[in-house]
Amino acid sequence: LRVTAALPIEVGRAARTRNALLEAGFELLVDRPIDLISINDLVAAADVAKGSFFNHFDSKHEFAEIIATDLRAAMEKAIKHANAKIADPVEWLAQGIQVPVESALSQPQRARVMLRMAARTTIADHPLNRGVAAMVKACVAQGALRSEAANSGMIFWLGLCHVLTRNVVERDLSRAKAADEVRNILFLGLRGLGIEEKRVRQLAVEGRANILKASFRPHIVDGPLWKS
Amino acid sequence: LRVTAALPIEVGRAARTRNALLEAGFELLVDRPIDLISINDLVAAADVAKGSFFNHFDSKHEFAEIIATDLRAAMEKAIKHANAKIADPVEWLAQGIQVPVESALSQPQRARVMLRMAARTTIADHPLNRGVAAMVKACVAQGALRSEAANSGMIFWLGLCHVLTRNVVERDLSRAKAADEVRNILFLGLRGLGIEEKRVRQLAVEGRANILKASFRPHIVDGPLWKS
DNA sequence: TGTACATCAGTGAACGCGCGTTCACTGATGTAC
DNA sequence: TGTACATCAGTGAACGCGCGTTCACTGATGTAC
Repeated sequence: LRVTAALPIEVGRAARTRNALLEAGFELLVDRPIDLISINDLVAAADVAKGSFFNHFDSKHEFAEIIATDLRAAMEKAIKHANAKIADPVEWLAQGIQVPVESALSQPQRARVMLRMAARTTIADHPLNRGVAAMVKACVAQGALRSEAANSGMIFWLGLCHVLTRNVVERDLSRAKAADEVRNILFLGLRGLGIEEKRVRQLAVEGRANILKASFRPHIVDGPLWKS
Repeated sequence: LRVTAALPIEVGRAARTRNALLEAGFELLVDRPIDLISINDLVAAADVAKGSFFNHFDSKHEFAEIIATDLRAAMEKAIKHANAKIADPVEWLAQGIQVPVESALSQPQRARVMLRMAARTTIADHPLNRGVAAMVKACVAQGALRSEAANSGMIFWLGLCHVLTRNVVERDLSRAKAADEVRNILFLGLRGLGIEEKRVRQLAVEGRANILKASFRPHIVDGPLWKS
């Protein structure tokens, strides 16, 4: 009986080792920063030989960057997936807050690692931020927002997404409390952007209801977490 | 000629060594995280013997925590100082955004280190956050804000302060661009909180003008950076 | 103020440990025919 | 499909370096009288 027989045939030995290292790295990053994780720790957690690490990665920081990039890509994919069914760009903004919050509630480890890795988060051409910028631009294009949002709407919304997700993760909020926060922040944020009161109330209440629903899982998207 | 003669007599030998280490630590933290700074690096930068570090600090992380705490205390003092002259709590909120932005413009090193150390930033009883909570509470008490702000106004405003300061530091914004961002974020944020349009316009324009003014230095508060 | 002594704090050599990195070897996987 | 061979990737011992920490010694500072 070979150990490898238990795993899908199409995943080769090299990919299995690589994935084991990335998964181990991810799990260790939940609790401490990459600089406090040694390669000894990594290979022990992945149950591979020390030398194998250097067969796959040039350095520990390149390794951590791959984990961060893959997690961000998964989040980006989830937001795109959620927004694909929606026509109104203002609703995209509301989803853009709900998806990471839902992810923080049901995949708290991923959220923890992402927040730990969230360096240089206000740069416009960061992939996740580009998504927010596109949402805001679409809203501006259809005249839904007040003029100040054209220039600063992206960092405004980004700041709100970020602080809300952080709040859920760091204070370990219950689903009910997180849902209330989503409603409030959607209300304050969308009103700030200049959306009319009635529409804002509707979106805020919907947002709260979504987070409360156990069936709301926009962040679950098929495919492996670790890309080749 | 003794080296010590060049320094104020009232600062003893022990305090001088301690301050040199803290100052060196601060300067190294501008460029990299504490885990990538060795005690060899610290004592070399401070120009003291290796053993001296352990005469003053139990560990590197206690040392870094002292630096972070002292920087936060200086920022807190600056905000309190700026708000002492102001009666209207809504203006406190506006100042609460302007002080860190002005600090980021004229003391970018401090801002960099503070952002690097900004762990667990949404916890309510973190000293700086308590200040924001108090400002929001005062606004709510006088009925200036919409109801959603009573529960979530603190993290809403905190998120905006944080993202704006981060934006200025990471993108190295010019004073003019930073002033525009302050105006826009004040506008979007205060409107979101429910302040009436006319008042918001006034505060946003004032905020921009303050940042543009070279004489606006609310963050400069007397006293040594490193407490005993 | 001056002297004698105690305590405090600076010094840098020495220590052993854990780190990242290398590499010769081995067995698994892929390829040619 | 089976065989022979080449290449790929896993292994873990070995390496030397830099790290945090200790400590005996020294000189500065503080205290008593």
